[in-house]
Amino acid sequence: MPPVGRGLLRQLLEVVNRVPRGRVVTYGQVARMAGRPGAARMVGWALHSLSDERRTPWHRVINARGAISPRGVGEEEVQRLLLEEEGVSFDERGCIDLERFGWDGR
DNA sequence: AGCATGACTAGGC
DNA sequence: AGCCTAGCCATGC
Repeated sequence: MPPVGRGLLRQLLEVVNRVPRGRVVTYGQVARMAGRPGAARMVGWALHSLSDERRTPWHRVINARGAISPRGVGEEEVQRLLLEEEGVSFDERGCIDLERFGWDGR
């Protein structure tokens, strides 16, 4: 498993920390906004290494399809719940409308 | 330096 | 419309 370097980790979290309530961003977006286009896969690991970080809204990061990326069993449901609490809605297939809830950095 | 590893993606079929 | 494949980046061995 590729541990994320400290510097990169900081840059990525800086972006994620800016995502407002009720909005979501994709992994690729975060990478781009952090000045590391293409490093989408690293974003997931950055968040993975958080574990107990409460300051970072890790749940507002989803994949390009607008869905929650599968990982440990049960974790997805937690993320979905947190998002729904903020007013983000899912369609019948479990996807979020990025046109409505996507955050473009402004 | 080469290879494996992933909460990813875009492009083909 | 799904599933598969091949690129993708950063880090460790």
